[in-house]
Amino acid sequence: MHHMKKYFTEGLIQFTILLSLIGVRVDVDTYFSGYFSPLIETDGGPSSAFIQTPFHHYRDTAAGHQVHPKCPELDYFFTSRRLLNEVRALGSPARFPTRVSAWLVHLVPDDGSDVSEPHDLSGDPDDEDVNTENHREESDHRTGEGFGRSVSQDCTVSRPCCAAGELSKEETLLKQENEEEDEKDERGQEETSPASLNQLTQSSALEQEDLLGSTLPPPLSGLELSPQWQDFLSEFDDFDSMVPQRMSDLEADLPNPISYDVSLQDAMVTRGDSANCRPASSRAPLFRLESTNSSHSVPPQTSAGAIPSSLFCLSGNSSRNETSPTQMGGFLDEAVFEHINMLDLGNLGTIDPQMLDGIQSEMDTPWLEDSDSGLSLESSSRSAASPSTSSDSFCEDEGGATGYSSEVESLSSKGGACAAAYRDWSPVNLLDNIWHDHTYSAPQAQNSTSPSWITTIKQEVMSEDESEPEEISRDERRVQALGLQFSAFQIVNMPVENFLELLDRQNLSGSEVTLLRDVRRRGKNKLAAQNCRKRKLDAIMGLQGEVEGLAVQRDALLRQRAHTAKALSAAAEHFEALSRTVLSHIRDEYGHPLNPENYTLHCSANGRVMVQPRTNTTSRTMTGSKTVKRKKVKKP
DNA sequence: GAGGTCTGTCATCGG
DNA sequence: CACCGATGACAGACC
Repeated sequence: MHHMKKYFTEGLIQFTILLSLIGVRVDVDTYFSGYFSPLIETDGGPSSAFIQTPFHHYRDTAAGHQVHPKCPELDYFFTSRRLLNEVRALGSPARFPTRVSAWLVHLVPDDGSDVSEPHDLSGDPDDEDVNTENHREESDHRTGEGFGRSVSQDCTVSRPCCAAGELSKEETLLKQENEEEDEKDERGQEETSPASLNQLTQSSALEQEDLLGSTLPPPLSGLELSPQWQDFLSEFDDFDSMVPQRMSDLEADLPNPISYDVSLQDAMVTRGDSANCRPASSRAPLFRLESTNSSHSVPPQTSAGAIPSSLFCLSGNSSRNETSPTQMGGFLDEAVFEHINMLDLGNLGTIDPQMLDGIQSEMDTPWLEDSDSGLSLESSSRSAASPSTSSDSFCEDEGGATGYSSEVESLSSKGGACAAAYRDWSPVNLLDNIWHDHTYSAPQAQNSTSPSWITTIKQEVMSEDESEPEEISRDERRVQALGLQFSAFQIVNMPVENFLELLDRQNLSGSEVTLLRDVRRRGKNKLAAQNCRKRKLDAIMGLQGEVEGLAVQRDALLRQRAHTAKALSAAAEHFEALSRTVLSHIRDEYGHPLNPENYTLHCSANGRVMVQPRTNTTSRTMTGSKTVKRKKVKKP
């Protein structure tokens, strides 16, 4: 029996090996765990979602409990999850939708395997690391191509907020997790993608080859080709000089994409309007543009309020990363700037603080409510310890306040006259003056004779704040000492005509008049200071958004540049192939076929196609073909 | 106690 | 010229 068991086990092992050879994966652990069948289709490697995703864990979640391992919607399920993760990784929505031309998308070869993946077919184990690197890089390109295709569908796309160079570990893991699914999607989309340049050139090559093979006239003095062929060649006349440069730039720039730590959000002062700001944890990836070769390690979160010194110094980062300036110069070349100019960035400097102020004021009223009491609604914790509130003297701690002395205390009996003098002042006007400025706090209703609307305002503020009874500010105390009916808030917000009338009709001394003027001036200036600081914050937020948008656009431009370089490279190779095909049909004056290694085609400005001998340099890169001395070849 | 932050206040400028 | 808003600078309170 034991012998039979041994044979049975060995047979199972062999059977398992056979199954693995034909592409069926045997998951024994899963079988023992009893979740589902151990046989899983691998379909050419670890492309299955079962392998790449912790399905056992995910199945127990609320989102995955309905998914059966053999459910046909499983791919859709994991695709949805992948898309959800990508959307989450994007961060905040892009502020600047990038408009990309569809022709560029069509120009991008989808597979590019015939151009840049010869090493994949070599199977050289020494190149395994290189292949892995290239595979990841191409994976990124493909991701960008997928994005490009989505662009081609609607021409206007909100760029994802995955900033360039933020290929963080999370994103890398996510990409590795979904790499196979992306490739699967790529294959599916390639079938339905529009004709790429690759296909276009191939079809053109076949067409031209047939054309040349059948009706090519003898090139006696200058090769005469069909207009189509000449047009095609004229398109790639300068590719030979462009492609190596582009590719060299690409190779030099892409591995070190971004090295600038932009953390404007961290510069924001965390206060009442912090609700509008995203958490630092969520926004960190957007601005943590780390270079892969950067030795400068930045703490994950800088302290709030501390603007990094490198914030606006894009070119001043050389002390931290010496390669950065050149990289920036390489990235933001003229073409990039031209593209940026086309992307509606002209209004960067036209941020409307009033607009931001208006939008912001609807959401962040708390920061207005925690100001001083009376005029300023000062916070209770602060006011409790404030010396100004702990002292009864008006002269203490004046801090430069002018025109006030303690003698105003003796004038409190004049309040009745003041109130009588200002019965003609309509509270409606005061109400208008109050609510036109939403940044000012409600008054402290000092007098029992205050209008009911003032009490209502105070009660609203108190109910919203649920704060302790507010301390009276110094100016409020001074106004109370004068015995005026109106509070400091009213004095500050009343029209200037009424205020002047108040000063005139009262028998106030010079010091009292000065006091009231100072109270009014300080109150207004306090509001102005609050507005000013709020505008500063809004401006910083606006700049942060601009930086975010620029980072996103920069990422898009880099991707487009990479795609364009690949297209150029592919076109150059196709041009080379076509040239060889054409040259193979041409005979020299002795009737011998031309050696494609020694000759090349050159498209002149007048549309004529010339056969020129290659030089040593042009035999490989085709550069310098314009400088080659022309040699007319006669067809036999 | 030092440093950062917040807020009020003053001085100044321009509309 | 007075008034007012904006803003830099400073100081005090608070954490």
